[in-house]
Amino acid sequence: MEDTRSTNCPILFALDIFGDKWSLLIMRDILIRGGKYYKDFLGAGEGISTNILANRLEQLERHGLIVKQLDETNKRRFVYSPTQKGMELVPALMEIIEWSAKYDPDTGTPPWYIERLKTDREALIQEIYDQFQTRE
Amino acid sequence: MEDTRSTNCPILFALDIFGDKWSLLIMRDILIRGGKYYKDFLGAGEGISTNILANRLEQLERHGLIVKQLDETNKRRFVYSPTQKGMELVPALMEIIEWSAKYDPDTGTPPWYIERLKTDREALIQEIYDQFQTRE
DNA sequence: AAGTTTACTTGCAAAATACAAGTAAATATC
DNA sequence: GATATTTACTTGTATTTTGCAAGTAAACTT
Repeated sequence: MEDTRSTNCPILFALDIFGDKWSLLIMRDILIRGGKYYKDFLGAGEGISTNILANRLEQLERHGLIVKQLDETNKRRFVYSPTQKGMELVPALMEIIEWSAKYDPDTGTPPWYIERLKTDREALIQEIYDQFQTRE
Repeated sequence: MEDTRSTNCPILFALDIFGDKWSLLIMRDILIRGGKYYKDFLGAGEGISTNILANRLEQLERHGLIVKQLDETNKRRFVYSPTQKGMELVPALMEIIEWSAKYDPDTGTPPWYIERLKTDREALIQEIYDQFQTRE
């Protein structure tokens, strides 16, 4: 085995930020499904616990992947949106989607989406970026 | 938020297979560092516990990402190698590496590697594939 | 003014992980 | 040929993380 140092390994760096069962699902909710509010994430389907959700949102914000702002149109809630750093996870998400669509016999991803991933990926990713205005 | 069904979500499918702290690090050891044996993974640097490692190798094999074969040159050990399904995680790993190299101020990834990722990705990935002979 | 929505927090049980020690077969060494 | 070492684990227990249920507080609706 090669004599690679494990400190500063980029895979480890990433996993320390979103390498758990829930963080990447929350990023999926925000980036791909357009989720904005706490209840969106709670109701996303996988059944995350409310305490875990609160903890993960805090971590994601602390790591600069998302920002939390008071919703001025309804001050009971906050709007969660991705930062540039968060948005740039989309290409990785796309690779994961392509892999899963290939190997999940019950995949819900439609063929036209996979086709676009293969032939028109840049535009697809750009369309997702365009939905958000970048914030620090 | 869009009315997407969470069943059959490709991100969830993937996370159910390698969405924990260790599985993707093991795949990194195999795919990128050329690790083959139990002790390679134990000594990879992050300090995985031996019981957890045994459990994850079993899961990865059960999900068809790796195969385990007796090493005929030294029958005390087994050779772990990636399947086609496992190898095809490389593109996702590359996206994660690119993301981490950009956002980790202490990244250990050399600039020439990032440059190659951007300008010559296909060949880089192919070189990794070529190191393994495909097995079911 | 009372009820509802929204985003959490808190307490406790259950599950997963980490740590330390032990086992067994194959190989190397004396 | 006996003894030590390597290799890949298993087992037991403490610690940490997660899951579940209930509760809180501020903003908004009725």
